[in-house]
Amino acid sequence: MHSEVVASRSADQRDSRESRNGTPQLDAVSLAIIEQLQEDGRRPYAAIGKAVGLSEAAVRQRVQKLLDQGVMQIVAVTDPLTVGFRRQAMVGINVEGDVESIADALTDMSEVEYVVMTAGSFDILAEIVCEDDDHLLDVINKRIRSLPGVRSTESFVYLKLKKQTYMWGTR
Amino acid sequence: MHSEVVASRSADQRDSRESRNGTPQLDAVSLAIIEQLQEDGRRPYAAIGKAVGLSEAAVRQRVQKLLDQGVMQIVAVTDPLTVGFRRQAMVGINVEGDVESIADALTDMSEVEYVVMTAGSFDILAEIVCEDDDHLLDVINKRIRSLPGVRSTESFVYLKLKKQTYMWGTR
DNA sequence: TCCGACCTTGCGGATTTCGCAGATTCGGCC
DNA sequence: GGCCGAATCTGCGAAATCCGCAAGGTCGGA
Repeated sequence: MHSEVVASRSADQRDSRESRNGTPQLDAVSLAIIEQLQEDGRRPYAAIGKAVGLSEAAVRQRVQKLLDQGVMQIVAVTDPLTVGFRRQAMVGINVEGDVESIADALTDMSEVEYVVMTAGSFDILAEIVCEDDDHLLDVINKRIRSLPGVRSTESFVYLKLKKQTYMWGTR
Repeated sequence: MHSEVVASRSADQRDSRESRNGTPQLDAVSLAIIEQLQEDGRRPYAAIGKAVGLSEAAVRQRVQKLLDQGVMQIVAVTDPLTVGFRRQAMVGINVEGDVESIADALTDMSEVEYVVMTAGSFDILAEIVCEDDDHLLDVINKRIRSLPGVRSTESFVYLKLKKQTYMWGTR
């Protein structure tokens, strides 16, 4: 799933420097391009180039590279509630044994929208998006708690989503 | 000539009406358009039209309306860690008194990326995005814990982001 | 000095976007 | 049923954008 970084990377690709975890290092210009696309994901390359001081072709290449590397993706985001998913919850999970393998198992579930390994009284936090209460109950009780290595879970059902931003760097 | 999947438009529901909470009601075609744009936010209108059985112009109008209504937004999303924000945390908060006013105060903080009111042992969950440990410590201890009405907080510092999807409806 | 990575400029052609006018459909109303 | 207004869809040019490609320039590292 994260293989795209190393995938078709024969000789033409050039990440000058990578930090040791494999994530490419971004310069100020790429940052500025990302900011432009965070404001409007369909903004034309020429307009972005004017804003960041690059030619249209250069912007096009950088955007393509950022997408190929998986640094960013350009997508439509919605409020799940308006699209018909009425129940959401954050689930805190405690694990005995290999945390990462549990996290991988959660990642494979389509109802799980967000998985992060944390320090603190939970090992993993996972966000779940479901259509109704039955569906949510099924995912938590049947699918998650039954994973071998899951010691305990605690659920926080969403009552109201107050804020949801995608504008890192724009501040 | 175009007898596609969405053929039978006779009893089709094209209501642009609103359900009682003010959020517009989406029909199957708009759903399909959103799904297309969740896969690729820059997909051309003609390609979307071919996929959902509409003309290019019709797709364009519907997309524009969805954007105007705020049902969806087309943006670039990134992994904050690769964009220079090295410290993230989820903070569970317990409140005495009015929960919503505390949630509003959190919403106004630029470092707070995500705010949701929940049922369970926390009243509010808030995701924080910071540049370093000092910044994170400052936000949690100085800014959040000092809000009048905040009874207690518990922090979960992110170690590794495993999954981040924006594909509701695509399954 | 050579080479690789990257940017720029320029160029056409294919594709896409955009605005608008004319159909078509829907829902309400008599 | 029949009529009307609003919303929606379609078709179609014109303008803008995308996309690949080539030649040349710059910079820094081996």
